[in-house]
This record gives sequence, structure tokens and C-alpha cells, in this order.
Amino acid sequence: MERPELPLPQLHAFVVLAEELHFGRAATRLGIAQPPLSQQIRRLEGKVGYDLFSREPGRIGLTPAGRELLPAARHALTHLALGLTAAREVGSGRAGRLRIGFAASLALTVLPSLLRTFRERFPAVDLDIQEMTTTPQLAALRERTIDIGLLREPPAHDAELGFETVLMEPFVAVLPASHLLAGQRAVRVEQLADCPFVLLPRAVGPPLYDQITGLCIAAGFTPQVTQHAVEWQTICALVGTGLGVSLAPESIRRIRLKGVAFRRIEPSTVRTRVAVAWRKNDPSPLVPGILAALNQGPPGRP
Amino acid sequence: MERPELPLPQLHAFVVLAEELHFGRAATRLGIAQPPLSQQIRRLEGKVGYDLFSREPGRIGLTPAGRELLPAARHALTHLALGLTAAREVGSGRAGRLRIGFAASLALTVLPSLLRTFRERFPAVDLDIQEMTTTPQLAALRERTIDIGLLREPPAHDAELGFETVLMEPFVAVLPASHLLAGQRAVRVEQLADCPFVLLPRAVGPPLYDQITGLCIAAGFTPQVTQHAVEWQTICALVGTGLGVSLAPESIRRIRLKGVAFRRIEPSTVRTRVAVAWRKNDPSPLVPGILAALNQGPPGRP
DNA sequence: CGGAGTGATATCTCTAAGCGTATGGAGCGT
DNA sequence: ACGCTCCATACGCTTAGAGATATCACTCCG
Repeated sequence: MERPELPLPQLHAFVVLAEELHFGRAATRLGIAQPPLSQQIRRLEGKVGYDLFSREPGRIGLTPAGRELLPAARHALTHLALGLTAAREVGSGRAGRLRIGFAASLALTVLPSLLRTFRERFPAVDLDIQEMTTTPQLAALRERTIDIGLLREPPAHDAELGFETVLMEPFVAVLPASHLLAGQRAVRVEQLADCPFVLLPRAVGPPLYDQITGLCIAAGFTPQVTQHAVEWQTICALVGTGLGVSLAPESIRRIRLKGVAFRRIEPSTVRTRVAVAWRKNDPSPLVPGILAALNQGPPGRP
Repeated sequence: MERPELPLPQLHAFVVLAEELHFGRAATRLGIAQPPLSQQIRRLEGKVGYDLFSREPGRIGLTPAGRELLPAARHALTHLALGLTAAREVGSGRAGRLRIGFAASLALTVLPSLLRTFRERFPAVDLDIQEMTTTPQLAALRERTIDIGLLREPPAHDAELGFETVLMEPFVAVLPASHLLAGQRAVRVEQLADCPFVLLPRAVGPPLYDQITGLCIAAGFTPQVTQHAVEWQTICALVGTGLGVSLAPESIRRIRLKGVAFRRIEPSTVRTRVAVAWRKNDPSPLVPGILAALNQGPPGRP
């Protein structure tokens, strides 16, 4: 990439003159007087090294060299103009791309309303949404694979990432419909002490896992996890087969499955925190945009 | 076409910095100190209205707006550079296109050697050659349909066109091989007085036609033209069938046809002038080039 | 022959680009 | 804590660019 030799204003004048083939009119179109235009063209011809126009009285024409340069000049000017407006669109946040990672359990609650209000405000923005559990989201944010994360139980502080709480969800008990406890309106956690548990593997979201087991421990027992599954959908299905019970954020009530019952638990003080995450140094104007959309949009009730 | 907002030097700096992602190295590549580079980028960002780079200590990166502008900037710069060198190639005459019209009778004499020497000197120039008779050539030159004409009997002076004599050709008699006069080494023009003539239509080249009939009139008779044909090739063929005789420039001896004989004529003082023609105001550097090639190349002997 | 139209030249002004040197200040590693 | 790297800022200088006005030169035309 060598340093540019031809100033753009001169090329602009060149293109306009090539279209008008008349110094007076071209100068008018450029909004300048005629002599400066003559100068511009002369200067440009000086830098190119050859005449670009043949000047015969009453008849201005492009020389072969001018004909050769014209399309390049036109392309450069239009490309730049387009690129500039595109960059401004993106810079202002009117256009662009935002990659969002979200926890599967939010697919039926926060996510839909968030996407709706965001799309209303930024119709030209492409949204790439991708289901990911908490830990991979944090990694993806750092690696710049996603720009926004919707996750559970964020770390309290992070040098690189910012968090904002979206929702505080209580837990519910997930029971087979045939289970004894399913007859109650609410279930005390200690009543689950002897039941086998179906849970997420701890690795996909250690804080949430610890919160659930912490609930049990607070109730005086250590849950016996007999089965793991990576998706809440699967956990509910397994519970439905009678394999065990589970404790889950209230959101998953939206998953309707035959033979599965959800019940409030007591104590109901412990809640799981749902948060947005973003890179603090992300220069994109869409990040503030989506935070605003989250706060403004209808609160995602489970 | 609006007036350009972004100066090219700044875009150049932008592209280089986007490649290096390091102010120091980019400045070195640009051959300037680091602070001016910072200024350039700042100015550019000011004009765009948004940051193009995210500056975190130890890590420079493109913002989305910068990513959007980068390809446009690169395209503009490379297109301009290519267009500029192309224009210079054409301007210097090293490349380009030259449209040549030529009289058919020259296809076997002046034209081949001219093309050969011209191609040696200007290998990158495209030559469009096109067979045309004299009158259309003059029109095509004026209409800028061709750039160079190779024609017979040019007008003595022309305001717009320039001419240079390439060759002065004597005439020969074209006879059926069986003709009585074919037995002689040379034919006196008046011996053709009673023969029917095959000639070009006057319209395709009035001066040449008048010259031929003038030859006859000088010899004391008016030729009886019984047949016209637009190509010398055809004329010779018709002569070969015994339809008549003709008078033609010596060049057409190169046309070898059975049953056709060519003989010197007497008096042999009258000659037909073969000339190059060009637009006097043609800005192309190839015009002087081809004139030089004509003078330098081997003289086109018929 | 004179005037209209068109482009080139001459001269002047002003602005902003472009560069350099010197300096400040934040992170990071030793 | 110190120094190193790296980028930003401040200041001053020079020059090229871009504009205007006034004037000249040429051609064409009535």
C-alpha cells in the first residue's frame, strides 16, 4: 500500500468535469468559480503526468489517459461515500451486528421480549443468538465470540466484564405428577431429602449448582444426584419418567411436559440471579442499546 | 456525486494502522513519527463522527464502525493506485488501443510491416484493424470511430485531419492472361481504349477513380466501365473471367489469381499516393508512435 | 469588426493539513 | 518503586490546497 498521490477533491472535480465536459457547468455543479476548477484539473494532470482532457475550443473531451482514470476515480469516490455512511450507521448503532449468548432456561422468558423491543428500536441490526450455558458465555465474551451474555449467577465482580441484574427468580420443585408431594400447593425443601435428584452437571454453571445444593444443605441434607442432564428440558423429561425430582428456577415452568409438576418451595427466600453481561470496553453503541432495551421492555415474568 | 469528506492520506494511515494495530509500527511504515499518526486518526475519527479504533492499553482494535469503513478505504486506495498507473501507461503510450482503418489494397504491402514494427515498439497496445475504403475512413476519423487511416489519394489539406505520404505507387494494367496485350512486357494506356473496364465504384474513393479515368483521358479516350466491384480482389477475379481490363495500383500484384496478368503501363509517371491520416488534435501518444513506426519500418514495396 | 462564450493565467488570501519536538500519563513487568 | 512501552496532548512551523477576482486569449457568429 503506497501513499496516495491524487487528492480526492481533485478527483471529484475530475469526475464531475468528465460528466459535464464543460468547465463552466462543472464549476457550477461543484459550487465553485470556473478558474479554481481549471486549477484543480491542471494540478491533477500535473500529478498524473499526462493530460486528462483534450481542450479544443468549444469541445472538451477525455484523453485516453483520462478515460482510463475515470472509472477508478468514480469507484473510489462512490465506495468511500458508501463506506462512510455504512460506518456511520454502524457507529450510531442504527446498523450492525450483535451476537448474544443466552442460557436455555431464559429462551421462554426474558429473551423473547428483549428481542422484540430491541428489534423495534434497531431494525437494521443483525442479531446472532446462540444458546450457551453460563461458563462458556463468560469465556465467549472474553474471546469476543459473543457481545452480550444472558446468564445465571454472574460473578460478583470482573475486571473485564460488566453485569447487570435482569431478574431475581425463586426456585421451584420439579416433581413427577404421580409423586406424593405433588398433592401439596407448596413443598418444603427438607421433604425432598430422601428423593433422588436430577440436576445439571456442575461444570456448566457452578454457581447455580452450588446454589441448589446449598438450598438442600440449608434444609439439612445433601441431595443425592443420581442423574445429570445438560438441558432443563431433559431434566424435566427425566423427572417425568419418575427417575427423581429436581429444583429449578421458576422460568422452566414454561416447559410444559405431561407427568411433570412444578411446586413452590419453602423457604422461598433464595433466588437465582439472571444478568446481562458485556465487555466493559466494548466500543459498540449497541451494548448500551440492549441494556436500555432490557430496562425499558416489559419485565420478563416467568 | 457529493463532495468527498475523507482525505486520502488519513484513509491511508487508517488502513495501515488497521493492518498493524500498533501506532508505533504503523507510523514507521508510513515514514512519519508517531504523534502525527495519532493526529491523523483522530482527525479521521472526527470526520466520521465515531471512533474507528478501540484503544486499550496494549491492545488496539477496530471498532465495528472501523471494520465497516476499512474495506471501502482499501478498495478506494487500491483502485486509485491501479487506475493511476493504468492512466500513466496509456498516457505514455506504453498501453492503450489504436483503431486503424486501412484500404484493402494495402493489406498485403504497407500494413503487415507497419503492424510488425508497431507491435515491437508498443507490445501492450491493442490494435483494432478494420478494412475500409478511403471515404468512410475520412468520415470515421472525424467521428472518432478510428484513430488512424491508411488510405489512397488523401485530400491535399484538411482543417481537422493530418496526412503523411507513405508510398507513391505506379499503376499497372490488369489483363486476362489470354488477352493480346498480356504478351507485352508493358502496355501503353491508349492500347486499352477499346477494352471494357472493371473498376471500383467512384463513391468509395473518388480521387483514385478520377486518377484512373484521368490516365485514360490523358491517353485520349474515355474508359467504358462495364462493371463495378467494391474490392480489388473481385475486380481481379472479374478480369480473370475475361469480363474486361482494369488499371490498378501496383500493390494489388500481390493478389495472385489464375488467368490474371499484371503489366507495367506507359506512361508510368502518374502515381497514386498512399497516406496515413490522423486527427490533428488527437491527444493519444500512439499517433506519433505509429507515424514513427511507419517511417522507421521497412519501406513497403509492393 | 465587435461581442458572446469559454477556458487559461495571474495574483492574493486564508485555512487546514501535515509534520516535528517535547511532554504527559497509564499499564506492565522487574 | 522504578523504568519501559505505548499512546495522547500541546505547541509551533511550513506548505499545499482551495477559493475569489480580475484579466487575457481564442473562436465563433452576427
